[in-house]
Amino acid sequence: MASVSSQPQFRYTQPPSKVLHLRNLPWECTEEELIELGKPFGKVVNTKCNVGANRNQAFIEFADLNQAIAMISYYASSSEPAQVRGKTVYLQYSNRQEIVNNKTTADIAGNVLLVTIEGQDARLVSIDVLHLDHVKGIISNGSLVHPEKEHMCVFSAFGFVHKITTFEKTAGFQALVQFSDAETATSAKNALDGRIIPRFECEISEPQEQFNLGVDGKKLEPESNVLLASIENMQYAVTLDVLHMVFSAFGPVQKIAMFDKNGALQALIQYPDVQTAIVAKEALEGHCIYDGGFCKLHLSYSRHTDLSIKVNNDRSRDYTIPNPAMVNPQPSVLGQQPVQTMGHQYNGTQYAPGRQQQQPTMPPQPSAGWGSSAVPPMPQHMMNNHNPYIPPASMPQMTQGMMQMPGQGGIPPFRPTHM
DNA sequence: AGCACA
Repeated sequence: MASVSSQPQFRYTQPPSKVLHLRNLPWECTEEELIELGKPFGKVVNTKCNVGANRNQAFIEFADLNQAIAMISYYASSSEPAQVRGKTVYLQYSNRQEIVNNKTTADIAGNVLLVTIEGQDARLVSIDVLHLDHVKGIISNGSLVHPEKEHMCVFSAFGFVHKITTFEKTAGFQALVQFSDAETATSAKNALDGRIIPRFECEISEPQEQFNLGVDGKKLEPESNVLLASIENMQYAVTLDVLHMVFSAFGPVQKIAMFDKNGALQALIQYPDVQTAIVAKEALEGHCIYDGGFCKLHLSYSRHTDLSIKVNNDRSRDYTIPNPAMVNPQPSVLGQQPVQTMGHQYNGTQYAPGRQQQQPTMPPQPSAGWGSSAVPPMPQHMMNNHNPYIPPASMPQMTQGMMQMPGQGGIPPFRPTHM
């Protein structure tokens, strides 16, 4: 112990740490003030304020040790002490190397909704909420008690759902739903409070759960006739019609539902059978709708087998319904615009040649864009043997390589799974 | 004015 200062608790010379301990802070000092204080010396990656019995201590963690050293060094020789709101604050290296358990972006006040669910099957509503019928009375904002990994689908429509816990009280079946921020929670609250949740909303959101589970390492993705498509690098608008066109090349598309997931576009595409979906997934996975790497498709199997499209609009459509104008005249509770404006109706058998010129949202000249790429590349044998849904008349319109085919740039030599 | 919370 050559060390002079081996007093257990406090010593004047702490070993350096990228975490600084601050004391004598003004009452209820805010994180913003801490960041302001530390910013001149480096990147403040974390803070913790209102620490200690008097709540007048705090921690600042810099990205780099040198930044913390810079701050300590500066104030060690500065004539002006560090100040917050004119109050001198004392700082030194913390005896810890990192701030633990500080608020993350997922713990901002007001980002958790307390939900009370009522309905005939309310107490049967498990977290997958596939059978969630009613959500009524999002009572208040609260704090999360027991985090669980599952995500409640209805709420995923409004943003990433970090955690959900469910429990039963005398008030009924309840849940705490944690979003990334208060804004998302508020928008969910405004949209859902007192409303009956349409099954459709549950269903379009539920794959997000599946997706998230996948990321978590829980694989399970049994084949399905419904594909979940995520579109990456969406430089150009991908419309319902575009998706319908792309996916119709492999068989009749029964239904499509588009929705946002964390700002990215996703869609569910329903085929009548699993085999068609498999073929489409194999053919399209990783490929780009537009040349140049734009609108790259990522496909997975949904757990759904039959989407319930309540509203036909520019985001969702049931192509199996002959006259969409008659579908669901009632407005959606989530503020989706009511039906109307079905410029044209497609179904799998109405694949009109030359319709690529009708593309309402033709991107600004994507190289080898839809003009030459109305139909995804597909082996002829597949067209003839497995895909009776595209009339031969549309064949001449097909151009190989409309979509970037990684590896070959042309028609992939894959053999479709036996149908 | 001297080191936290889940």
